[in-house]
Amino acid sequence: MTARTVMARTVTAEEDGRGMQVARAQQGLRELILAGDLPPGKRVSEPAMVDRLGVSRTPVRLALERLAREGLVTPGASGGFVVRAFTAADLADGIEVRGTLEGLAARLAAERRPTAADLAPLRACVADLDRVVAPPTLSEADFDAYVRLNAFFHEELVRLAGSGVVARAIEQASAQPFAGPSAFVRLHATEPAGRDTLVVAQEQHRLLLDAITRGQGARAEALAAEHARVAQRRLGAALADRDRLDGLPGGSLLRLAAGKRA
Amino acid sequence: MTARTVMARTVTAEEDGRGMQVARAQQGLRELILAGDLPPGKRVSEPAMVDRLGVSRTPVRLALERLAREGLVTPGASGGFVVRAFTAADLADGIEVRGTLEGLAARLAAERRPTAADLAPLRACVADLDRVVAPPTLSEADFDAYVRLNAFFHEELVRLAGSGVVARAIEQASAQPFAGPSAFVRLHATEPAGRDTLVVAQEQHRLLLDAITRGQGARAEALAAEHARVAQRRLGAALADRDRLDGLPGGSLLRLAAGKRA
DNA sequence: GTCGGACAATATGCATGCATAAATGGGATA
DNA sequence: TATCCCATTTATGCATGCATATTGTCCGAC
Repeated sequence: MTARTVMARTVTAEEDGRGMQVARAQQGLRELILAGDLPPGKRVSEPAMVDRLGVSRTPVRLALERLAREGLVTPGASGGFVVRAFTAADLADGIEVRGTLEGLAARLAAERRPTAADLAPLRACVADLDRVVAPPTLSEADFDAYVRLNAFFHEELVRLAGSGVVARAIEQASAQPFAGPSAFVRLHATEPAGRDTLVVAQEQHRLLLDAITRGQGARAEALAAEHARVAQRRLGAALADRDRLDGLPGGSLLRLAAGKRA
Repeated sequence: MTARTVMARTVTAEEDGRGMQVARAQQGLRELILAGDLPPGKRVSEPAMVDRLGVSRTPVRLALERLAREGLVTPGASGGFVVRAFTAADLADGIEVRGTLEGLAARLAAERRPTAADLAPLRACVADLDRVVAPPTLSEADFDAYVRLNAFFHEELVRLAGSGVVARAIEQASAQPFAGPSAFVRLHATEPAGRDTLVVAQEQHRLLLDAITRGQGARAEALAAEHARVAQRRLGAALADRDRLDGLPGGSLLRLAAGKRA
């Protein structure tokens, strides 16, 4: 344990903070789980994590509690936590939940009748996205740029809704594995039709901005919900060939036995 | 601390379980906060809670983490947790989020085309509710029965959606203070027009069941969302006279400064 | 009288000890 | 060889010690 302590102290010395050990444990556990190092269904042994992560059991416990909130682990029947397995339906539902809540956010944003100044960042973001998807073929860097701008678009959408409560709910929903706005996007970077998916999604961004600008709440809501369903399509495509999915972090968490809903 | 230990041991002897101390701390903290004993904005001192609740700091810490997920407390800027204050807009948004997600659940339930057997519990629940609201005047016991059946209705709705992910999301949303399906119902027990509110809500239950039975997804979704807005109306009425609200558990958490949205 | 600073008291985050419960493995028996 | 039971090992949940950060307070100076 001296070694552990020394290691912890070393890292702490590099960058100490108030909740640093918990953050380290949380991030480390996340990586271990998504990398498939801890297979789904397996109990997460705290002492083992202490050895692996170099932090004591207390932060490990807290991190597990937070990962349970994220959905990566669930409380085991007889104490402790087990790595959660996801069915295709779970993933689809997670996306649907996010889409539904983003629809709410879009409606609220439209109903608030934001000013031009309020909309400026979103407008700029859409313009940037237009430029990114414009070229006939896209590079890896272009996909990275898209992911970044796409994330910003969704953050702005939430901000325009002007509700901390809604923001929290969407944050929760997006934290679910594979439910985030940019999940699976990278998967199509190498695909020939990958660009088309982005073009369609970007058109939806444009329409969504238009609806919010005009105060069309119902239209904005429907557009946002439908926009999330491009992720549904990406999910379906990803499930079509398991090989590619396995390469993705977290791919091993999938249990494909159960049928998919959408 | 001997006294504390003895107390804890005593209670543990009464009913020991795996996470008993955490549950006790969580429940105790919830009560203290909702009773206004810990005013909003105040840091929740762990040692003080140790003395009050008779459990050590570890379960208190865990309970605070879970209450943070529930939204009753938020992480403080410099460690620890502070009791959260709610604006009227926060409450309205919480209800709207729940209504939106219940709309999703209702749509999924309708789209699954449940069998008559699947719908039997919900049908029976609606019939029971019909009987409860039938009398021209309602007693306290009638309101209690309504609350119980209403909770069951919403549970059944979630069950019929057939999605654990959606169920989790709705559970989260309903756990937000005052956002649950039965929030504010009791407040109107003494009001002359209290029964009418229940009659309207029950009519919505009936229509919702009808829509799900017929597989009308969009109608079910709209009805569920609108159904949650009766809670919005109750909230508005409750805010109208602060006096009654203060008597309610959690009333002291309200900060009425900010304007309400809906 | 008010502002500032230092000191004291207190809280937090992390690590760890300890008792009990659960899991694992081995051995014996059918 | 398969199965069941028991012992050992391990993990969990709770309590508590400790170092550091933070807060509150009191006193002095301006």
